[in-house]
Amino acid sequence: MQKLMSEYNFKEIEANWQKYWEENSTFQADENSGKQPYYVLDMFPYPSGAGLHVGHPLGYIASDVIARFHRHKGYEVLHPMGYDAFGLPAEQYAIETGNHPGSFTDQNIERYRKQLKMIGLSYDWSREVKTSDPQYYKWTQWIFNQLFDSWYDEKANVAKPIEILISEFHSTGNLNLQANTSYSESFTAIQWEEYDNNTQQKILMHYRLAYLGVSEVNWCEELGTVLANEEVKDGLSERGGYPVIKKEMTQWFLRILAYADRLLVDLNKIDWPEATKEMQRNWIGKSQGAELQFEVENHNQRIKVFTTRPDTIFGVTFMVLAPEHELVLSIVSDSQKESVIEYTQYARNRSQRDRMADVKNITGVFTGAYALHPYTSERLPIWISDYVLADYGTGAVMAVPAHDTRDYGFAKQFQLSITYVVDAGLPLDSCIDSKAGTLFNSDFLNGLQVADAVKVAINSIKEKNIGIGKVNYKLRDANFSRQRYWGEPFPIVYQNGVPTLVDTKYLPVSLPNVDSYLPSGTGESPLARAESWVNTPNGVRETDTMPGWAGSSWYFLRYMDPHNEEVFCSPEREAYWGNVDFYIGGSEHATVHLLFARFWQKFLFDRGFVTKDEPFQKLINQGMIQGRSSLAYRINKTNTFVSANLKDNYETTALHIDISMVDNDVLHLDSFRNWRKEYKDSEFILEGDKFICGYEVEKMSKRWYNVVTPDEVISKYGCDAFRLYEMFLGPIESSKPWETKGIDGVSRFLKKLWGLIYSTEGKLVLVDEPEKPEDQKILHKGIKKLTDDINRFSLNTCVSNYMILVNELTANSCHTKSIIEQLAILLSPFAPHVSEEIWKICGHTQGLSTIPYPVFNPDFLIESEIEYPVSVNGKTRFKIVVAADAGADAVKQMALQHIEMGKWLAGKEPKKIIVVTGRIVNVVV
RNA sequence: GCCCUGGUGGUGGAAUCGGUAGACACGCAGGACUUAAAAUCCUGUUGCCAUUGCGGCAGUGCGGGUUCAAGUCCCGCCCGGGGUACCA
Repeated sequence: MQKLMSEYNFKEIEANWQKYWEENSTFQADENSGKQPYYVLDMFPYPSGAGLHVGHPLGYIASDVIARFHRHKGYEVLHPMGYDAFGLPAEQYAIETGNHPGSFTDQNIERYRKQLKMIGLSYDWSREVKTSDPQYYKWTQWIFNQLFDSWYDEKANVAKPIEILISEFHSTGNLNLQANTSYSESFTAIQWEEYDNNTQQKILMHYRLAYLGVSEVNWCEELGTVLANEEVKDGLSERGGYPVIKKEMTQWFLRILAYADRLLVDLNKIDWPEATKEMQRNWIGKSQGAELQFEVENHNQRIKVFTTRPDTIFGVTFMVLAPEHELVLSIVSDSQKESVIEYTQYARNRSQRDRMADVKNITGVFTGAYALHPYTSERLPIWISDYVLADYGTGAVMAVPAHDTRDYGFAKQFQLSITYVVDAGLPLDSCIDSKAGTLFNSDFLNGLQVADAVKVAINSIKEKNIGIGKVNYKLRDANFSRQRYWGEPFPIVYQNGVPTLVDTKYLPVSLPNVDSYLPSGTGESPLARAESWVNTPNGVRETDTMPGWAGSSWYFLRYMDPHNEEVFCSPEREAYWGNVDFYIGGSEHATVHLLFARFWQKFLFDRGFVTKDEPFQKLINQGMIQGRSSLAYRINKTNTFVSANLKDNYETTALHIDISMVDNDVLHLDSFRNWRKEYKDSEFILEGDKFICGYEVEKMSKRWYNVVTPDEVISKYGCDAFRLYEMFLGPIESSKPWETKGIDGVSRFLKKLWGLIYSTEGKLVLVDEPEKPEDQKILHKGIKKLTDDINRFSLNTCVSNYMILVNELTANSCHTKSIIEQLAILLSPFAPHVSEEIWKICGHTQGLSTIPYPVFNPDFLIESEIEYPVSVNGKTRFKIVVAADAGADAVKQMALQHIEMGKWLAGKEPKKIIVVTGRIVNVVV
């Protein structure tokens, strides 16, 4: 056996150890070990048909390093993997082929699992979850039930069971209530008792955290479905890039707005990248200001507006309503009616995309009506324009053209008057939106600074009873309905039109089989086709399904207790693991997934199901690894290709060619000729004797022939080399192109490492002898660096430091067993297979995955001499070598001698001598 | 536009608290071994000047500043990447 292993045979070593780990359940997490828990999580993948390319495992390897490191540090580590299995690609596949999306998904999962196992990741595979598994989505539905049966008490700032609300209604109505609700009317206990069941249910719906609401939604005709704001990019669907328009539909919503403030404030207590936090802050979009009312002249109506600048109230010169605003038709004058209606139609028919592409084109129409200024009673013309959004604030604004750029543009376009009220020291001939300045022209606000004026204005507004201080959010309640097949069915049955929960004990509500996966086109889900499923003795089932992010908003909790049939996660298990200590994934999930997961966690926390109110304590966003495509330049209208640096002499077209035919940008001509028929007789214009290809960095995709799979890299170099190289490439957070050629470096490193154990002749050179002090010094210098590197998550420098360590030990001809043993433990998080093998060669029969990590001992580093650089006038001139215990004065003396010899002093006294704790001497002459 | 990031050799990158800039690796050049190639090993590799010898000067996107000392801190710009967008 050992003779066979005398050569570094990674194929055998890696296969053996992967088998060993599997057979011994090495990485199964154990809640009863008595150790400190540590939870390391990857964002679970959506298993696409294309499988993994070399970019995907970057984060998985990094988290595996962290997981393995913590096992060595004595933690009980939970490191699971699973699949986000519901999703649009599988649905599209089902529509196109008629096959069930589930079996397609399972095939893909099979492939993913195989590829992941090849990388030697230390997952606890016994905890694998799949969101499309009925035993999993049973609990997704259960959480929906809890949301449906909860309301948000804003007084206590906590979600509570709906029964508490109902008993509140029975005792005092909604008069004393401070709840997050869309219900604006008040009722007493007596009135509540008098309402019939239907009415009561309708009112309750306005309080539930999962509620049915009518709303304008993003409707995508091509996909036949509604999309969340998060799924729309620039007016096009994120998937597919189809146009999206506004459409009114009854939909399920989650009342995430109730949590807006906590989601914002609690960002301060988690260790996330600043960029990600900032994205969430912007997404939540809190703004503080005031809501105030303007009377409409000759109408018994008031227009409510929201403003963040109540201080500029005396600068208001007109009003603008959104075209969809409810008052538009009731206040419009007869003469303006026609053009107003025309404009509303125009605004309605414009897709979001048109509207955005057209920001500079200012449009709007006068309604013929006037509002009255609450302080001066001045007449303010009321306009409508689509720059005012119906669903933000109140859908109406008080226009202050002097101090708001959009109002200014509008005023200029339609020649409305402009009144300046803030003096920021700038000429009064353009828009001044600075929030620093002194108020003038503003009655009781005159002379105040903006910040103070805001407060005084709000107080005055309150006193006059025309408004209140108010906070607004950009965040909207989350649309939770999709008209798709491949998602979680709602646990909802409509009894006489009243939505009712399917009792928890009847969950899961499983997906039925259907004859076609196509949406009906009228907005009804494909589930409506399963008539026998839809119609139950208790009523009619909801046919929408939940969105893709439902299952991924809580999967990290299921890993703690994945096989529990009684509860989504037992309280004991949850209490043990707490929340995720270390979470790694792509930044594309900064808003949708991470925000909704935080929301669900907080909700479950409020209701006492979990003990932490944030799901992910530390977050790292790994960068993307892009492809590096190769290009060949063909001279137009010929079959002749020209080498990259000569291409400017010709008119050429760049063609993507398969990167497997290119080595170091040099094209292998025969492979290219054999690649495709049409290139069989191609001619080449060479540079010297080579044909050089151009390149482009872009997404890895079959389309560009630039995909590199882990499979091919691992079979050629081994997975330890692959893992080391992925970590070596650069900081985890940054994106960079994949270049296979660089992997030779880590491959050589592993061979050198092997050379510490076996000579080139295959002889075991390990010796069991006392450690030499020089080797101890090298080792402990390494331990210090490596531990620091992992602790600050600088995995690329960590790999570099392994290389230095092994280089130094090799140069020192160190073959001491105890040193090599410690080296194996140090390396084990990065290159676990070869480390295990070395550990075994050192005579251990048990694996090393939980062997304590070596501890740095500074005693080994004491040096007898220290080299100091010495600067004169800030320039390093020379180095002096002194005894380690020489002291600062001796260093100074010696430095001065050298300076004298070098004539830098020229007989003068030095002006200043700086000795920094035995490090550097700088002498100013 | 606004917010967040980043800018260091031919390339990926290192420099952790303001203290020898370019660690480590790729690539390249030269050499050794070889009939030859591959593999391996050795040497050199920021630029310019000097290389018989020490070396010298410049240098971290640009322009200023603070400091004995700046890639790192401060002020003003330029450029790239990501997010967001009529949010009142």
